[in-house]
Amino acid sequence: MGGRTTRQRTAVMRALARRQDFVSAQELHALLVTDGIRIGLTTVYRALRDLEASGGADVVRDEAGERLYRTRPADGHRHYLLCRACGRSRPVDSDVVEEWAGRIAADTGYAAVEHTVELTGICANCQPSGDEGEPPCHHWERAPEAAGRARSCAN
Amino acid sequence: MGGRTTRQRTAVMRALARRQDFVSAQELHALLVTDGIRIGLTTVYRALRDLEASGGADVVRDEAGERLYRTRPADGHRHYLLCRACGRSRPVDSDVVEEWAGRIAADTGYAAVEHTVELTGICANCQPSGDEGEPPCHHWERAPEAAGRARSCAN
DNA sequence: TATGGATATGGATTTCATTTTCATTTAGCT
DNA sequence: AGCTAAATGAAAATGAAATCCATATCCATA
Repeated sequence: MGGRTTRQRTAVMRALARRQDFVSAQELHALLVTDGIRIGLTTVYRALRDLEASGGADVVRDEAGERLYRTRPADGHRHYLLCRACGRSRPVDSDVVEEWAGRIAADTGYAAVEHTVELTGICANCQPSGDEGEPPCHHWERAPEAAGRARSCAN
Repeated sequence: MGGRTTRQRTAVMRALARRQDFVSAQELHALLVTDGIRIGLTTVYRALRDLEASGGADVVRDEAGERLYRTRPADGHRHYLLCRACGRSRPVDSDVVEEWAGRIAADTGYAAVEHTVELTGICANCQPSGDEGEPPCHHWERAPEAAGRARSCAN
């Protein structure tokens, strides 16, 4: 099932493993190229898609719908809390949701129920001191341009 | 907060309300045009985006990342179980998840935590009786490429 | 009922992530 | 070495969504 072991695929896997947070295909490609590795964007897309398909990586989508990849830890954590400002993630305990999803499946008669849970917020580092009152229910449109670009926290 | 009441926005809201399932902006636009309503695709996008922002509609994403909209019932349900075969949805009880998400927010120190929960499965109607074949029920053709299994949350 | 400024519309254009195409290269054999 | 299916990658295609901007429309006020 796993494809061939090529220079490029190895590079993608290594780069993804090295990084402990979610990355987009484009960012990963940029990283690789910056590191002097000759690889095409297409290949990065394909490698990540295949990694996802074979269970080697988790995927979430950011607010813009862009796919973000992360190597799946051996012990199978599955849900993450992403900071909308700096993009960093942390795994969260998700037993409750897993159970809930299982019960839904049983109750509804739906087969092959799958769930996707995406949590976002503003991490402690990125919280402004006290200038912007944030509405309680969803009202964040798309993050300011800075959030989309920089994947590293300024603080 | 709410925009003006225009012919087009009214049409979008009516069309969305009439339909009991999730629709994409493009499908909704096609529906409206077919119904003889003169409205631009841009306006449909905007109306739906604004509806979402004001809490008037729920949004999920299909496998392709496309946004699907549905009017939010008055009692504020937020989570749905979508059939991957026919695209029909049913709301599910989500108190457990809401609570869980709230606790995550408190525990992690993240501010403005938001959650997206997407459940998909094969509904009773679409379940093959004895063999593994293409599901029998197709109201509209969605997910032609959904054959690629292995989602982010394989359970 | 007019007026005017704020807001909405929509066709065209642009953006941009992702996919497809296809000629070329390469891994993994015998 | 030689073979071949698989992988590569540059360019082009795709398609959803955003943006532009000239025009149309709403609606409070006179």
